[in-house]
Amino acid sequence: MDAGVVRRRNLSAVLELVHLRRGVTRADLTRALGLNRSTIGDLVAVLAEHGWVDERDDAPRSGVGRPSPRVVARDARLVAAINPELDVIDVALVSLGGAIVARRRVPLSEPPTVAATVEISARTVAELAAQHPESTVVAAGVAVPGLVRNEDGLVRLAPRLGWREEPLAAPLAAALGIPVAAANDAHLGSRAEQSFGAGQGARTMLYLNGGPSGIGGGLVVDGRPMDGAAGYAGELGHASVDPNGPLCACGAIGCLEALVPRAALASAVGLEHPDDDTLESALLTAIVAEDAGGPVHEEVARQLRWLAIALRGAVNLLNPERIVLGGHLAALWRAADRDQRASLLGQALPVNAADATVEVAALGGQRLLIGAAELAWDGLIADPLGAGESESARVDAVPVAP
Amino acid sequence: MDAGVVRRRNLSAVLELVHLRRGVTRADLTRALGLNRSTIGDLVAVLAEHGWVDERDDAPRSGVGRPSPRVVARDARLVAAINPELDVIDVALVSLGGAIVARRRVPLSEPPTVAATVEISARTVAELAAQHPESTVVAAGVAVPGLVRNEDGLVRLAPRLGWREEPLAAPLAAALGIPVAAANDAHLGSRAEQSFGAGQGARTMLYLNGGPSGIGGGLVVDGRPMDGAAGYAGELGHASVDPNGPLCACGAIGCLEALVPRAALASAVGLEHPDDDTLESALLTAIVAEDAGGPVHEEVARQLRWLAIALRGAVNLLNPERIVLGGHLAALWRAADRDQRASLLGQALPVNAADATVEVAALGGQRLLIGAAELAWDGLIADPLGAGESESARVDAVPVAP
DNA sequence: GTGATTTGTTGGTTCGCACAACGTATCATG
DNA sequence: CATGATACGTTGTGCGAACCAACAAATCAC
Repeated sequence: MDAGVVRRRNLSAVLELVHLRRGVTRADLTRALGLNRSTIGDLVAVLAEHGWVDERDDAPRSGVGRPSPRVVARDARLVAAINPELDVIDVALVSLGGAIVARRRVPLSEPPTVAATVEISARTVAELAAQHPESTVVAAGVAVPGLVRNEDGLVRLAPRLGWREEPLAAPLAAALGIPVAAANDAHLGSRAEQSFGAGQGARTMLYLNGGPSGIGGGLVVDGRPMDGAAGYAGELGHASVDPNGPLCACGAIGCLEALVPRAALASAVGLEHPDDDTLESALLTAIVAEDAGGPVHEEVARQLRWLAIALRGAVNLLNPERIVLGGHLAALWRAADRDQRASLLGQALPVNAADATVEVAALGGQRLLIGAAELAWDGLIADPLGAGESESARVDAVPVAP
Repeated sequence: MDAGVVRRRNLSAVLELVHLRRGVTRADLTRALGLNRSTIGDLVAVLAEHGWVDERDDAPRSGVGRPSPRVVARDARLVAAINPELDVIDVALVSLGGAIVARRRVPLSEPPTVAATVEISARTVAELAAQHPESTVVAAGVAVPGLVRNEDGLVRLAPRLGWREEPLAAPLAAALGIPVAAANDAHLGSRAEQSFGAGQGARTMLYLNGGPSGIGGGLVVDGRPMDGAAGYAGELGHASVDPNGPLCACGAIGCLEALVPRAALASAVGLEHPDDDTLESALLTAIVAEDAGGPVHEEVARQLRWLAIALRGAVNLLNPERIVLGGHLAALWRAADRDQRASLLGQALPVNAADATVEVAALGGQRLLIGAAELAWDGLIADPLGAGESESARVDAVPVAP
């Protein structure tokens, strides 16, 4: 019943630091974990023995004293990250440390069904894995543009793909033969930014992403991703900002995402379906070129006003230490002038706003894949020796009843 | 450096269960903690040795097998709970297990200053303690109607009392000679309901209280109270519900608490400053007596509509498993008919609302004192043998520079 | 009463971390 | 370039704390 709870925790903590910091010296580990040098040596040796890490003597010289070897992840194990979208299925292999070592974007002629997603993902993962014969793909994570039940990775609703109550993690686990976890794409964007991007180090964070299908988000509370009761937390896109506003697709009135649509911003600068970078640079160009008071300025100002109202509620409720904006909300922030930036949190209670800094998401087009990989790594980092009991949030590759 | 981290965690876990469940059998403890019978026996013995618990043979017979002794808190240690208000300072001594063993409400002729609060509290705690010579008062907690910085218990703003940037925990600790922690009253209401009231067992909870000075709240995330970066989380009262609404005292427009004031509900039933019970019974009486469409019905319906808008945002953001309403919001819920109750979460995304149940706060007029006691117990339960380092969220009774 | 069941108790075992002493590699200094 | 200071890795030992197995005790069912 025990199986070394303490040992598991410590091994996990070491491996997590190696993962998040992309390599640390043993001396760093002793300081960060407060364990004895000899204990750290032992823990690292165990992880090395089990194929997780290597030790190298390339540590940057830090001063007097005997140099400490750097502990780095061994790339013998990889995870697969999968992001099905309207016109593409994005697949990658990701190493411990969050580096994408292989990626393939499989174009689609029509929105994929779940069956097609499973089939294409499994094939593509196999192809990418074949290019890396020295490594094993040990788990997979899926970023879904929709609401996903965290318990079993079932897609409750993905309007963009036309999915509804579709099991996803289970069939994919069966097809791949490895554990698979699935979650909402904005949640995973949040996780990626928390681990390797603009959210690093924040103990309380609100991540908000403006995508083509709406505004999604993710929360970090006490340094850990916050999912809510069943996995649907973070949906600030459907907060009310105007009770006299337009009807939203969700059935409610005056939702944030109905009043701050990506499409309106894109069309203001004359684009149809721009990606994040294109939208942002077009917007910045237009803002400079256009006179103050012009239509682009107007649209930016309008969207920022509504965003400020929604953020007021979230900031007052959460008292976050960081707010990370992605997608077209990042573009908005970049396009905003000093006064507009200041007023974004200006409606929140002063004490609540005082603790919060606004940042722009840092990981660009790799964000969702890195986040999906984080999800996949979860169970492995939590129990590196794999001796523990099965993880509840993870669907194992047991044969699934049809 | 170590000092038995594991031991401390386990002792703390045992004591926490004894506290929350107000006594458990040793057999229960083994099941709840997954530790060996002999280990539990040892842990309980250590706690008994240090004066925390007693063992009794009065366990309700539960079936075959040797009966397990009940482990209960010994009342040798008490904490003080303090709640300064406009016209009264409410002081109590609370036992482990959350029972109020002594209470005194000291009436005031005018709103208290911090100095007066410290003086009156210290005197009253001493008087109550004198009535219980067999017990020691080991810590204190203060519930403040305002924003309190959790780091050091400094009151940033308590409009109702006219306090602004006033250190409170530190001078009170100096006066009482014991560690003192302070927090927002709604936070502590939330903690009380979580531990012993309508929030028991919920891993994700939103607590909302409608009081005379506005609408405050508290959050529980992952089974633990959520404070935010500096202690100001939970202020849903200042979420925007109507961008064309009235100006709130906070400076923003259309805040929930400006549109759902307790005073309006009270005056609808012809009362001036009713307490919670009076307001609720008057409201229920009026609802029955009045025709549908009458002014009381109207006010209830109006407030519920605004509340639903604010809850939409919070429920979509948090995906809570439970929502607990206190104060006049509890009265509103009691007065609501079936359709109104259903529509309270009706605007939230169906998946998010599906996980949430609405409950009415259970602890009545003892809530704030019990919550303040929970805060006081925190550090002690976390480290029953007192061997650990100082708790950062707690101000120790060291002399404070003036 | 007798057996089944559940739990407390006791002594021995194991796991895992700390600690101290020592070996080793670098930097600073003359 | 030798020496000391500093920081770190390595090794063997000790100990805290949990587990385990065997036994004793208290209840229920028949």
